[in-house]
Amino acid sequence: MFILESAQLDMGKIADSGQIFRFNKIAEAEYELIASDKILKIEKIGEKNSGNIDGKYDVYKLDVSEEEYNIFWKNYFDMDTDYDIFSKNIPANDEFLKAAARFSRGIRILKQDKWEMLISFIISQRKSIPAIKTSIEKLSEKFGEKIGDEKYAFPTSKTLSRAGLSELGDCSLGYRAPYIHDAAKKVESGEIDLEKIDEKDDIGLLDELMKIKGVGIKVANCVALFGYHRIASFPIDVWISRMIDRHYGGRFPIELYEGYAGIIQQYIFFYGRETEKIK
DNA sequence: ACTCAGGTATCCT
DNA sequence: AGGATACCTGAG
Repeated sequence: MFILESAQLDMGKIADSGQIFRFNKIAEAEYELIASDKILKIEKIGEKNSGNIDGKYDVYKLDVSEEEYNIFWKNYFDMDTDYDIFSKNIPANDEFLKAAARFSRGIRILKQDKWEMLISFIISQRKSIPAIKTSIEKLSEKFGEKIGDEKYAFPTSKTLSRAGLSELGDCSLGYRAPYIHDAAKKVESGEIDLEKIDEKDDIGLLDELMKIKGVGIKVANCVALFGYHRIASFPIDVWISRMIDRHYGGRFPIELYEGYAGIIQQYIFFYGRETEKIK
């Protein structure tokens, strides 16, 4: 049992921010998150006033000990980083981005598992987020280790490398099944070492990731951002490109946010999608 | 029934 | 280099 609260932490927003696919609201004030082979239950147990115009923030109860929090989840949620500084370079006249950053306050870039990110974002291409989640759940149920009541870990590269294409086909992967197969074999054989390539710079890392079939520039950037915490990575998907067209005349001034453009990307993505939903 | 989805590989020019 | 096209299948 560990109590976690910060004006810069909003579990609901993180769950819907598109960076993670196994983080769901399961009841009114309850969330469940599966990361690799760990299950985390989160309950919102209260609210506090932040003392400024941003209003309230939530207080959460995590079903782990303080020790478990300190050795894993603290880093996972990137709790040692001050996220407010990322909004400081937004020009005063960029009303859109100011609104996006305000709206997105509480989102953090999670430090997720490299392998899980690789497979998840290969699956993500040309799929809606609900469809991505369905595929990942099927894949986990079929190939992942049972880690709780009806709960399954994300499958390991070893298990997936041994899975046949027809078995993979049961997971609604479509034409992505061979991609997953290829990725699993490359990782398991050591042809791609997901840890080793972390030594490379951002461009070098993208190059390595794109050696995997089904991994293009967008997926590679997502894996870099969410699996390697390369917060300078700026994945451009249909949403981002739509927002850039609409609000920046087709060119986003990424140079203003050197070193952390990925955080800004999250704000634009989340704000863009959430406001579009309301329409 | 029908369109579209957090793209990528492949085949052109 | 840059543009056009096919691609599995679920969700709305």
